[in-house]
Amino acid sequence: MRSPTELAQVFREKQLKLTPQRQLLFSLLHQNQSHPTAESLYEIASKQMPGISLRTIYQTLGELADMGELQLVDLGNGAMRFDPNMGEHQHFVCGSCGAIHDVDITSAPKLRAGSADGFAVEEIGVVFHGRCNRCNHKQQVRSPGSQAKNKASN
Amino acid sequence: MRSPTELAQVFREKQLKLTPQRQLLFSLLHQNQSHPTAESLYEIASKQMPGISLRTIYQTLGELADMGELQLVDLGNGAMRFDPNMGEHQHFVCGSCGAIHDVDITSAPKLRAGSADGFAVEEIGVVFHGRCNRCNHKQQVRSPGSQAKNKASN
DNA sequence: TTGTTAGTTAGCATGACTTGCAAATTAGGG
DNA sequence: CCCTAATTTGCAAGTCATGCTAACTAACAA
Repeated sequence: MRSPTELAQVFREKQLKLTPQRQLLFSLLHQNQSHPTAESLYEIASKQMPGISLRTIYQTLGELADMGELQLVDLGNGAMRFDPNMGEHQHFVCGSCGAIHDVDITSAPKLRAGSADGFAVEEIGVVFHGRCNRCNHKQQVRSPGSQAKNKASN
Repeated sequence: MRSPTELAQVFREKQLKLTPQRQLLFSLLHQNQSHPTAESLYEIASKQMPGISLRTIYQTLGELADMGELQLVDLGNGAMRFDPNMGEHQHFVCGSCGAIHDVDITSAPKLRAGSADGFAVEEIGVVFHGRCNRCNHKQQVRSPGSQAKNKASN
């Protein structure tokens, strides 16, 4: 995501207010490589701004994600992760300490081979997102953005 | 996962009881390609066995997963999916209808290229699981299987 | 500096998904 | 048919995230 200063500019242009809560989060997130959860950001933010609400953390993070300033990453560990790195990259999750590291996809072959970069890869999960055959051929009939969280029909 | 008959055998050997609930789930899961959620299995099972508990669905599914008879797949759609296909494969998620399809990893290049197989891939998520540099060099000090769901420390 | 007001925040309620627990049942061997 | 340990149930509780609204305030104008 962009720097706090640039974000401030963007927010002003969109007539969004530059509250201290937002500014704090901008700085906590900028170049943050730890893939924090909302909860962990809340703890850190609370030290600098006691009383800040967890609700505000979620709120602001959601806005930034909608604006394309950060990615929401669900690594299947319970809580959503927030990643200010918008470049194309993948993730490595340590099963021992839980740490998450960014991975340049071009280094995947090395990872798979053994433990280059110091990572010992045990499993690789790949999820493709897109449109299936049927939906692809169907005209857009319903209102756009409707479905997409259905249950498997079995 | 194995056939209901084979599973029955396995359960007997382990002195696990062959309850009607379990037998029903065995048959509902065997060769099931829909990647059902616990909830959707519950609905289907309820028709054939009114009164069956959702708790039992979770219970049994968890046991089968522990026994290596099926995979728990978290595709970041809220609920966990259960997949009896234990072969190495990946998943395609349709963003329109929510359908999930198995994908042979060897066909990935085709998917990426365009829409072979009828799938139009828009995004590919890759998650590597393993051990990071630090954890890899550390001796196993604590009791095994302790950590691994921590928060990013930031 | 003060007034105005639309955008924000804080808190609590609610919802989705899953697991813990204890009492009531039951499969399966004797 | 009896027994007992394994199971199933139903409900409470926990985690993560979002809805809702009253109170608050940044931003702008006078």
